[in-house]
Parts: sequence; structure tokens; C-alpha cells
Amino acid sequence: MTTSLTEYFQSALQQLGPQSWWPGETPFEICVGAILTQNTNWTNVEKAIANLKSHELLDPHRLWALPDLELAQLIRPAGYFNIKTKRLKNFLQFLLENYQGDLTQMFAERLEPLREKLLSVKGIGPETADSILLYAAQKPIFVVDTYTKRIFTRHQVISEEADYHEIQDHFMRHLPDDTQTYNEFHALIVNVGKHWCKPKPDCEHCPWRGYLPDLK
DNA sequence: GACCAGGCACATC
DNA sequence: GATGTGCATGGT
Repeated sequence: MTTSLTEYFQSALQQLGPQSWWPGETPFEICVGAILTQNTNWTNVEKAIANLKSHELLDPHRLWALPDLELAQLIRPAGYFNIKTKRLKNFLQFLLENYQGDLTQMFAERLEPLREKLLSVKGIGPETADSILLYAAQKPIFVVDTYTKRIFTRHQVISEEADYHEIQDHFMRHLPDDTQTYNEFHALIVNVGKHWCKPKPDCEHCPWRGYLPDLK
């Protein structure tokens, strides 16, 4: 008995409700959050973003003008603050040089070319690029993260050795090619991953317990 | 005190 | 091409 991805999606949506992602107010805030949350608990990222907000720095030109040392101190709670300072500045330089700091201009580009350009920015990898494209630009691309790999390898939907692109491709082939579906499904996956499919899983209470393959 | 969190780039073999 | 390592804070 195998379960279609659409069934996983509908089941989680019914049990957990709409997640209303991304947890950010503006497209620029989402871009910043996507970089800050790399390998980091979201609650830590929230503190960093609150610092930027209180200093009225959630703006491409203002953030670019801020000295690296000051930016690093403000985003300190998000961890890896030195490397993330550099990554944020790399993204800002890209945005300012190519689109005059205007995300609307940047998002007017077609999905595939823009994805390639984002990946060329040092510090933006596939998950960060896709998060920006899906949640800030609202383009139809599926985001793969550690939870996605963990949950669906445990469920034997994908193989252990599948790479980012293979997993993404699998999801996009088996789901409606639709921004809202990709948005909601990824958010539901993170929810399930955070609460039940942890390194030490709590399968008994997981919304997807009924879909677990029989283990010997 | 150990473990974990919505990655990514880089060194080394 | 595969594998290992540095980056860092804050919550459980």
C-alpha cells in the first residue's frame, strides 16, 4: 500500500489546518528570513529580525549602508552571524546592482533564469533560492529541506541517496504545479518535522502515522 | 551537558 | 566525485 503525495497533503491540511506561510510581513523580510534561517531554529531568527525592524533596517538600501560589524551584532541571535552578514550583503549587492534594489523588478524575471542567478550569489543555495522564489516571489517551485528528506525517506517515498534536485523533481511531478499547493505543503512538512518527525521521532502521534510503511 | 535547529561553502582525499 | 568540517546562538 503506497500513499500518493496529494493524499499526504490533504491529510495534513485537514488535521493541522492552513499554515499561512511565510511568517514575514513583506517580500524583503521573507528574503532576509530565508538567509537567516539557514540551519537555525526559527525562534532565533525572529529575534534577529525584530532587531532589524526596531532599527528600521528592513529595507535594501538602508541594510546595504549598514556597516558589517553593526549588522553582525543585530543578527547575532540567529547564529553564524559573521557568515550570515556576508551572505546578506552578497544578496543585497546582487539586488542593488541588477534591479536597483527593487524586488518587484527582480521578481518580474522568469522563474528558471532567476533561480540560476540567485544560485550564483555566494551564500544562496537551492533551499534558500527556492524559498525566496516561492514565498517572496510567489512562483511555483517546491522547497526541499531537511524535514522533507527525513520524513519521506522514513516513509520510503524517496531513497536515502536522492539529492536536492531529485527530491524536488519527484514532488513537482506528483503534485499540481501550483504556487499555493507548494506553499502550503512545504509549511505542513515543516510543522510535521518540528513536532513529530524529529531525529527521535514520535510516530505514535504523527498526523501521518497511518502512512508509515511497516517496519521489521 | 548533549543535542538540535527550515544550509552552504570550502578543504581534503 | 565523495566525504568531512567550520560557522554560533538559544531552547529542550
